[in-house]
Amino acid sequence: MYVLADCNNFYASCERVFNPSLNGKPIVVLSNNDGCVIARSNEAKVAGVKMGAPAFQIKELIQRYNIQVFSSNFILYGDMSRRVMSILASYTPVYEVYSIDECFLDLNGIDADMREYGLRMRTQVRRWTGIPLSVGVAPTKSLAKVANRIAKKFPELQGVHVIDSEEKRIKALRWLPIEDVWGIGRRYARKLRAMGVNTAYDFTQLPESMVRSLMTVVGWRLQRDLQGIPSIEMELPEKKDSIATTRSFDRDYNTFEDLHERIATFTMMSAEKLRRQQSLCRRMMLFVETNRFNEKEDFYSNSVLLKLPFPTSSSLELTQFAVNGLRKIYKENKHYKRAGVILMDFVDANLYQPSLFFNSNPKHKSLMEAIDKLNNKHGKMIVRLASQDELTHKMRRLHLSKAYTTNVDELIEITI
DNA sequence: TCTGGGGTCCTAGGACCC
DNA sequence: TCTGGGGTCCTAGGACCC
Repeated sequence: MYVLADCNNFYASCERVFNPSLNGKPIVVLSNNDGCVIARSNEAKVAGVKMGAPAFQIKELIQRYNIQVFSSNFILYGDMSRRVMSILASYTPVYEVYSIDECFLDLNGIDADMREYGLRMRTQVRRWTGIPLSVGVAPTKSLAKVANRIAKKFPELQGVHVIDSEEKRIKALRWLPIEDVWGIGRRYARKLRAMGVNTAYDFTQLPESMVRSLMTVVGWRLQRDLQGIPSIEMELPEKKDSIATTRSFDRDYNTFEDLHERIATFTMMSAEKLRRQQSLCRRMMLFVETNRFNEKEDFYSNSVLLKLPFPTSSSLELTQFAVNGLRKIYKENKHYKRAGVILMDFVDANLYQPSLFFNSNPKHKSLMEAIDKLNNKHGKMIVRLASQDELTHKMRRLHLSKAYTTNVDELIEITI
């Protein structure tokens, strides 16, 4: 059996843990720059706030329902996530942290009453972290996803649902609309609906050849998985295949110098993650784009893929390459709104054999270690390259909560 | 005025090699 | 000059996830 454990309204729940007066009240959490909604409490969902809605479009709802608004506090959410995951990890040796708020557990070989096991998980996570959890248990990963959805939907289940019979499997799949199936996005849902496939169950009944030709082997695996035959494997890699840092800006950026500074900073942020997983990268991509919603200016977006002459994780070297790349895609007289740096094509730093001719500068290694140490200690970047007027591109975060768990100066205070 | 920031997997087609 | 099968690598693009 597999479990999908999923934190309910995770970001909103994190905010509540440290501010219990928010219980029962509608909450939304906004993306970087307070741009759009990325999390909602149940009350906010009921009030009609849509996922991804731009903040300026829901002003009226916020007023009307007195919705509490938060800027995203990823340092807090990341730390809470690690706490939740480490509790879940104690329930089985084989688990997959699927996202910041979800975890698959492989319970094969574990002899327990599954419902009871799930209830225990939920209670422990709630007690130790304050985060509400839903647990779905089923013979495959995609069915565990379905079970989780049911656990969330029906309060009488107390947050745990187990699919352990054919009757329950079929009942669940008949209940689930096709567009809510894990792995079926908007594109496929529309095509399937047109073919008369309205529920997850209908999908499992389609001829295999049809599924394969429409959705490749990915769809076929999903179909088998939903039929109860485990076909989607647990993924256990810690190391990422690519690392990206991309941001929208708080204002329009015009000059090369402006973009240069942003790209240099994004490169350093990515390089730091790269070093943390002990990889070197062989390629990097960067992109810039103007505001796609601005009707007065033609949308401009361009990217460049750079093959590096040698694998490296040095911020200095990567920044140099990035800036050269930026020269190729920068155009004057544009109002840039977004840019990003993506590192890819990694090799293991410990296994890599330097080449005879072109190599990363070995002196950079200890320099980078020193920088990483300093930055880690303070929880933010205090050592930077090409650092200019940092204040001018601060993120807009008007509703930021505190770093309750990672900064001693912001610990929660209890007055008796 | 104001519209996120990450990721993964698969396929097809072209270049190139033996 | 033309003919052939089989392989790998790379790239772009499309689909999806939270």
